[in-house]
Amino acid sequence: MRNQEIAKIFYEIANFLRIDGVDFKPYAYEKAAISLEALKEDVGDIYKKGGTKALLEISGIGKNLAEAIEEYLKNKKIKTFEEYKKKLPLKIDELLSVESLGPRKIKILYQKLGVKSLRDLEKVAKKHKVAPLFGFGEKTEKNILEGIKFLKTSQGRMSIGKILPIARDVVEKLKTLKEIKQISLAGSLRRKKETIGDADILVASDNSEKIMDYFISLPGVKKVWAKGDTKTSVRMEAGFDIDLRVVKEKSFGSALQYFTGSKDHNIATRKIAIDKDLKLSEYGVFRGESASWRMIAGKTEEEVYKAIGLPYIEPELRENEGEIEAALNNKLPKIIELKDIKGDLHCHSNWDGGKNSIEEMVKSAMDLGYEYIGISDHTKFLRIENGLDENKLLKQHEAIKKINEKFEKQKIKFRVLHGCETNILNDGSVDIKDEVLAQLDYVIAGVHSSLKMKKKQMMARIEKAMRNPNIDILAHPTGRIVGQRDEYQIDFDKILQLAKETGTILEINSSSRLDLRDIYIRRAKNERVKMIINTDAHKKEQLDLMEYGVSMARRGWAEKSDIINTNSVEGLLKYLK
DNA sequence: GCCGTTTTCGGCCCGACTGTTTTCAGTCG
Repeated sequence: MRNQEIAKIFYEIANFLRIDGVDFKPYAYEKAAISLEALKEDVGDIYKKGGTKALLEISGIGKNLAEAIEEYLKNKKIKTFEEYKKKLPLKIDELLSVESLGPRKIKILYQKLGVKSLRDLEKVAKKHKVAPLFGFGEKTEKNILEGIKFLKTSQGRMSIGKILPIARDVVEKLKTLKEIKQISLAGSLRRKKETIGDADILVASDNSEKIMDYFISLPGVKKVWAKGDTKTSVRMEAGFDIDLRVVKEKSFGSALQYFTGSKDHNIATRKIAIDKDLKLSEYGVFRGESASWRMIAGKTEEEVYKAIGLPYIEPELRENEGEIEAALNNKLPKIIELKDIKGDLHCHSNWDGGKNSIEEMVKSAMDLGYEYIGISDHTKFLRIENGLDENKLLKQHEAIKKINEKFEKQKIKFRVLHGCETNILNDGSVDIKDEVLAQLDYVIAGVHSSLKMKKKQMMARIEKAMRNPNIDILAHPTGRIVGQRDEYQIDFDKILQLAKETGTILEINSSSRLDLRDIYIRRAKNERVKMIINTDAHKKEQLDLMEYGVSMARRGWAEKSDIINTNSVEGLLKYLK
């Protein structure tokens, strides 16, 4: 899609403009870039149909940007951008990612010292050429060097699965202090983004000093970056930072709303406040004139949203991706919750080299309050995973049947379903005979080999599998692994269309894959394609990963009815049939 | 550069902190 290419250029122009000291235009370019990215149709097609006039219909695109798009479509180049690249030949993204460096300082560094890249920056900072510059100084130079070091070691963001448990543990420990009146996670961690830069924790209290002292003494705290009254930042041994903020109880709700973000959501909510002659900040919602603001809300998020005329918006929806409009029209989705999940259908046992027996997995599933679990071991193509062949699968079928019979006798209302995770081979066939697949309760199929296939070939392969009537669920449909591996060459629109046509259920895999990702979940929901949230547990403890899949589903606006393992076992089996 | 049943001109979110100043610019969230 050319939309993404042009959006990227607009983002870069925005940065150039900032460095050039131009006000407001960067915001316009960025807004245009965002709406291009969100666009379903290719701008090229829109242009072909209606020329620049049609481009003006896109929000955030005016006369000039419509012409810029036209220019790109015609010559693959945008003059403004080319000129800026010559005028300011900098690796801007790289330099902006250094903590404490913004556009203004980058410009000075370029003009005075010729800094064009991270490497240049490191060189001049080490030679102490930065500190003497006007507006810089010793500390700034040191911060720059530390910023570079951080970028090199951590690459910025970690996956939510690594951070959330540690952050929650810190919250639990802080809760033991009687000075704390309220406490919550905030920021992207509360919005459950798949990767997290740093963790934010918000506390309501009148005694910040004691809380900060206790906080920096907690086990796992490696280094204290800064300790203040309202904010303290530490580096954890696990390799990420936690910011702890303390606010007054009367502002806890507005502060939580503010620190949860996202930034774009906050900008939108503040604009709504302004439209209503109100002011929204982290201290509350205020009415009046600048000389005499009167606080009308702030203690809880609910009352903050209510004061500006909105219903409560779940944190996972706060990305300014339409939730504001939905809230204004009372059309917010009732998004799925963890407690809606009645079972997990992608679980491995020790039959394929998983850690726990079927019985142990079943016991853990019962402890979670599930009504059923599906055992879906790997099949024979995956030698390294001890994949099961037809004979073993049939034997396993008998073993599971016996467990169910025992439960029935004991009047235990729990069902073990039998499936398997077959491999979609290069030609689109799967590695277990159809007559055996037909005997199972359900069949999962996934791509586990030849991941680098060209798009056309890969799609033909997946299409053939989805058209196999025995295959119910497409496992980890895009193949990505967070922070590790990008998706296969796929055409997601085509996958959605095939899912609709064949009734194939798309998996939301809760392991480190988090696949489908949130934006795809939202698209699937819009197309009324059914999904299932599974953990892909290879040991019983991993059944707890369900929360992450549910979080992605929530971020994708999925409701209970979009996810089939919110059904009771009868409803589920009917659906799978 | 975009946008508009208050506007085709004058807005564009808001506040704290840092480090550098001596009243504030730049950066961050």
